[in-house]
Amino acid sequence: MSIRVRFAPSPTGVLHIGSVRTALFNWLFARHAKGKFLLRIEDTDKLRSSNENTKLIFEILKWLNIDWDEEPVIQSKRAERHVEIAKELVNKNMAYYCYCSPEELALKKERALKDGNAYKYDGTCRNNKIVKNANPVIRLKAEFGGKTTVNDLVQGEVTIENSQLDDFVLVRSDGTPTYMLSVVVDDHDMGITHVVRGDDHLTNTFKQIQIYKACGWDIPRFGHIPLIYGPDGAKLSKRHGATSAVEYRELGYLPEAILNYLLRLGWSHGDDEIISREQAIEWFSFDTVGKSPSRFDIKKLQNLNAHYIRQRSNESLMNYLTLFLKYEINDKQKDFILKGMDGLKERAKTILELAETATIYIQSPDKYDISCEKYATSSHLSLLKDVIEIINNMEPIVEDELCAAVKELAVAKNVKLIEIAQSIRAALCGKLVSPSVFQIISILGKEETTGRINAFIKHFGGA
RNA sequence: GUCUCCUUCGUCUAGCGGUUCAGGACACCGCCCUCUCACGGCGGAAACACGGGUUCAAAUCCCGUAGGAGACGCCA
Repeated sequence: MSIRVRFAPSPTGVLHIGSVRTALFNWLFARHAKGKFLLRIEDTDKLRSSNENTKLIFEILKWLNIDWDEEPVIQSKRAERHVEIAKELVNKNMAYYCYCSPEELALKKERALKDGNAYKYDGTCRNNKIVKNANPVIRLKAEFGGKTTVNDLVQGEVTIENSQLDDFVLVRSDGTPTYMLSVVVDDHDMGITHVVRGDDHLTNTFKQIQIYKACGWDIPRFGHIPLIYGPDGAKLSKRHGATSAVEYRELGYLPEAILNYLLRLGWSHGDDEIISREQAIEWFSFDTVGKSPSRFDIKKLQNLNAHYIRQRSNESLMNYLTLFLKYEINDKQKDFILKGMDGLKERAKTILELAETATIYIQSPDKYDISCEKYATSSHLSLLKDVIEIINNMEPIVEDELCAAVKELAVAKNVKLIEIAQSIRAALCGKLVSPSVFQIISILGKEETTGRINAFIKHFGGA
């Protein structure tokens, strides 16, 4: 039988980076096994779910190049079916109506907590046939004897005593199905063979198995992957910085870098670090997924991102970075950036950074960093005039020749090359960090270069 | 509190009883390259949570202890 897995996010927030990893593992597992990867939107919490979030989930998955098979299942549309199953269970005496009020239960829960016990529903209505007027919930008649063992793809064999379970709710008093019910019915109806999800669901699994048993359905295999934590070891959340895939996209992280990073978080293939899509599909297996939680390390993501930026073609980066510019650029500016891309891309950790540094080819500096003043002394300005001289006498400007000529100037004036180079850099870029100044000059051309240098001389010479 | 899971350098991890005084990657430090910053190259510091077993031999198996995480909802 062919493998069928699913990714089932709830559209209650923007897609969490940990969810993306769950999606990735499911997807890799399916593609490796040549099975199906399905999507299900768990939007039963109508208050917190939104269509915008649902759309964003699809959009991000597409952006990451995680493709899915078949039409996504929208869970909220299947509520009737879920309730129907619960009613069948009532008819089969596997479930029952419970009339306990939330207030009564809250009281019992409080008491249990005070005594230091885990709260479990006490089964008041289990054998009570008294039908009250209040809107009842439907509870599953849980099995209390014996144990249940799950042979988890990641966690191995996990066993709990069934006495730990209670008669949990399948259908709420307002007639809507609970998550526990919906998941099981949908997974069954979708023909899911392997349920792969975050390990925060591990204990839910035992409840869900009871539903499967009550319905007489085949139980799928389960795989619970550890969650991602922040640098301090607590669950990754807002206070750690960006948590959603959307944010990482906006910060200028490449999909291939995010995927590679997420893949290596909790999974490994020997000493391999840089892993392509194809290799990932070929190598992926749950055998090498670790059980211990891992911490999110932005520095490593950045390193990977920088690597994949260098891997990308200049044209592809060009198109990408225009999305990050706040204004339109003309063909000449595009041409400049493209020519300078080799120098730009090995300095950028994100596309956002790339776009920022690329502005040196778009506009002259609107201000000079305070650090530039060091290279704007009268002797520096005098040297810059000599540089203008050199540039004006060179036709056309060739990077190497220009470099050689400026080096000669340095020797002739008995100054270090760095004094001249940094001075030029300050004049051209307004800061002391940039690609090679000789490359920048050869790209900007005579007019733009001398214009910027003259502006610099004027700015500091007048003072 | 109860149940379940986890524990190798700061971080991600390799290791699945001997070939490892523990390997790689990121980060960090130093050197080289060098017009700055990067890139690249070379080198360095840095870990088997603790305590008992089992065994000729344990990071690797077993049992405790400590620490951490998750679950215990008419949320998903």
